[in-house]
Amino acid sequence: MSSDSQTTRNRILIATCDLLTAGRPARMSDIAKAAGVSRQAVYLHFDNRADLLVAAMRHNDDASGVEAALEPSRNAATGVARIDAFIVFWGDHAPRIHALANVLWDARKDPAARAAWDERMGAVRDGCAAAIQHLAQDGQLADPWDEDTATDLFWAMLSVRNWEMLTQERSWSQADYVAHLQTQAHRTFVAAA
Amino acid sequence: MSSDSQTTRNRILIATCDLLTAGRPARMSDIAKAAGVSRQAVYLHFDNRADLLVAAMRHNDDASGVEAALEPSRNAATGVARIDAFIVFWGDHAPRIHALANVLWDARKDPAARAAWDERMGAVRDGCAAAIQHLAQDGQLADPWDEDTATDLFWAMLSVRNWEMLTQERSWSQADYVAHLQTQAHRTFVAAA
DNA sequence: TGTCAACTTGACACAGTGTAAAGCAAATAG
DNA sequence: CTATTTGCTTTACACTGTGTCAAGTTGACA
Repeated sequence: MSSDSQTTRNRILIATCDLLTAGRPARMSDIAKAAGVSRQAVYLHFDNRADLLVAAMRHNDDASGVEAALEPSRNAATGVARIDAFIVFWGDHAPRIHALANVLWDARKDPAARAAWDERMGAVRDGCAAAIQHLAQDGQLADPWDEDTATDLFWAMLSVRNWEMLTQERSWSQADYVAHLQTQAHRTFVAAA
Repeated sequence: MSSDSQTTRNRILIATCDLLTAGRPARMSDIAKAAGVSRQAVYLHFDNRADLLVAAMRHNDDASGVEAALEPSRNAATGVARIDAFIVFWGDHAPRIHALANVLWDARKDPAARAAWDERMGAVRDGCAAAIQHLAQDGQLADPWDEDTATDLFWAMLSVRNWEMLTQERSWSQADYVAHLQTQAHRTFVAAA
């Protein structure tokens, strides 16, 4: 808890993020070595691998200033603007988290990892829900959607896997990803004027 | 090669599919037990776990008559009808393969498993491409899409993970999945009349 | 000087994959 | 009617990676 004890713990978290985002092997021993610490030291700070991955995910979020990055979406004047801003946010955020997210997903057999994943995805869905709700309040939510269904679909559009398929496997640029998903979201959800 | 040697091999493949679709543990020993065969016998027929999973995927496809199920899409008169039929096909096919697909995805570190995955997803993308191409030939592919980009996006909409999120995690019925994705595809890709 | 906390070291248990080798039983060939 | 081959079993073991345990070190602080 004290800020002193963070040094080693932080080094481990940073090493974990570094290895994963670099796509290098990240066994407990690799992480320990990268953090300049014994393998057992890792277990002094984290119960198990899943626990470490969850903590690394949070650390990564904190480090990349998610809350601040969400402001434009939260402050948007209209539902449409909010949807657009949320897609911009996601286009910027996804590349920062997808390596970590994949590993967390792979660890989903562990209940704690699964819970952390669900909580993360729940947070994304909340963002989607807020944007759709704003759109509905503007009276612009197109047929045949209700807020829940539209939220589900928007949330699925913004899945990590979806982002990966388009930007990693199909080589879409970030700008294309954002622009094209905005187009799709408009046509799908926004009632014609 | 001979049809006699298929009995044991087939029992192993069927046991693998059964365990995976039932969501039960499927270690090599579980599969062997379920097939009524020794663990080593599995290695006589398959080099390793990834090899077995790939074979199980093919076996499952063959057993569920993919080719026949694709006829309605292939024979569709218009691009729009072809898109609709392909989504119907996928809404029917995805539940049959998603358990197996997930396990194959989890085994993606193995190059053979990754190659099998890519080949599978490539086949889906070919189906998407054919539908989009038909739409373009009808002169109905909306701005701002070119055929490649629209194919990418359609393909991403029809990912296994997307299907899972909507039907498994958000409890959409198969009918809702099909209808809503058709709506989204129409609005996204089809030029207004 | 003593003790406490953080870390190291080395050993080990366990699961799961994959390999190796000897044996066995039924079908097939000479 | 033997001899061989084929398909499978049985037992044993090597290897990797996770997680545990216990004893030892080191530096800070009372």
